[in-house]
Amino acid sequence: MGNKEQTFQKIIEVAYVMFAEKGFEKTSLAMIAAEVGISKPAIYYYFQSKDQLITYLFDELYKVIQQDVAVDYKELSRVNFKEELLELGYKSIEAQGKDPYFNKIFNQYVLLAARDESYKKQLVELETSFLTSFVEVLQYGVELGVLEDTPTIEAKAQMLALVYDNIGNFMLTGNQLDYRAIWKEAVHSVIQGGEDGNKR
Amino acid sequence: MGNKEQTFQKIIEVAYVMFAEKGFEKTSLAMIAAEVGISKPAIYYYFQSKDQLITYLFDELYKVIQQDVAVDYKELSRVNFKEELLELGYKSIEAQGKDPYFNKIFNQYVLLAARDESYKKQLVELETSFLTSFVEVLQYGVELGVLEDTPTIEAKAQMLALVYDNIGNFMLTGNQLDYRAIWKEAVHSVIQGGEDGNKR
DNA sequence: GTCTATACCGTGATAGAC
DNA sequence: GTCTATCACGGTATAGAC
Repeated sequence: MGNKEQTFQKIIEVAYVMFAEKGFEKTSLAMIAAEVGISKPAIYYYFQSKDQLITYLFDELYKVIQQDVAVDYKELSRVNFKEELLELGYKSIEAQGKDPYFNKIFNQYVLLAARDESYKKQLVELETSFLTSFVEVLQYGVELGVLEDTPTIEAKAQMLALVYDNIGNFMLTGNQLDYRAIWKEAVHSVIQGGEDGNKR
Repeated sequence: MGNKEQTFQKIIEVAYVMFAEKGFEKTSLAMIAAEVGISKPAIYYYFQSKDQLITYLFDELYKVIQQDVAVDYKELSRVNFKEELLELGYKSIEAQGKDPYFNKIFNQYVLLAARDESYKKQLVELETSFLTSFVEVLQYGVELGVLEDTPTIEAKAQMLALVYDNIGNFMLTGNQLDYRAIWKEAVHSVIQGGEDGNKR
């Protein structure tokens, strides 16, 4: 309703897209203001500084990611555990093509985190819950009986998570690989069971 | 010898460190000049622009990485193939702590590549030879007879490469994980052979 | 309460003197 | 080969219009 809400929202949306496309530093407040249709200092009515606008966007992303990262695994079933885990990766690979903004902007925050403690703290939190959810998935697989309960189950899960995550990074650089095959290999290596026998 | 050589070299060294520590955009030419002990416009005698200085540093990195990426694998032997492959990863993990500059600066180029075609081109080249060398390692393992020759050997190698690479990224964010265990798991999953039997 | 006009200083960049 | 002077543009602060 309020004009204020509208302007605020528009600044955020415009900033998100421009930051993703051109990067934080090459996107000036004047450009954002022009696109929104206000004057440059007007942004300072809503945000104390450019840095604060950048931080605000990160906090928004932070919330979204936290939710996205946590859920899914309870829906995995005993019968098709492996296939469903594969599907999780395939979906992510496809989503990558759909929202090119997300990874471009997220990677910039990774960079900032290398020099800014508060970003660093939040990023490590995200990574931790990201990794944790993979551990939970595999432990769930153990519960279901489709996975052996080895002492290295945590390392296995983290390896899987690193592959999952880095597929996104490589896609970002435009490298054309058979990502589905890579993901399949990773899942397969963690769950040698399935159709193969894995008795000792 | 020449003063020219000296100044040039000093600019490069100072810029490399400052770019890594503060980032490209937050490092001004004035700061570099002050640290080198010259005036700001003097830098323009050696470089046409700030961007060109950044590009020059990348070209240097590019050469170094190309060499680092290509070599090693011929030294792997039949008897200790797995252990030596493990050692390769361990060394990289340790090196990460030694040269904090490298990854910080390299990641910035990854970001630039998302918006700049020429960086993108070179980066994809580096990634490609990086991935290729992992494929070669595993194919060498097949030759040695320590690895089965499966059709998925390429995907296996790329998976291994993604893990190897992303360990570096996660270390950068300051996340404290048992990276050696993760690497061990990755290598193990690719070479189930070794002491285990893997007959079908 | 919502914004514009204006001015300040630091930045990358250029021209020209020494 | 290096500096001084100068420029346009960037983020930022404030005064004040409505």
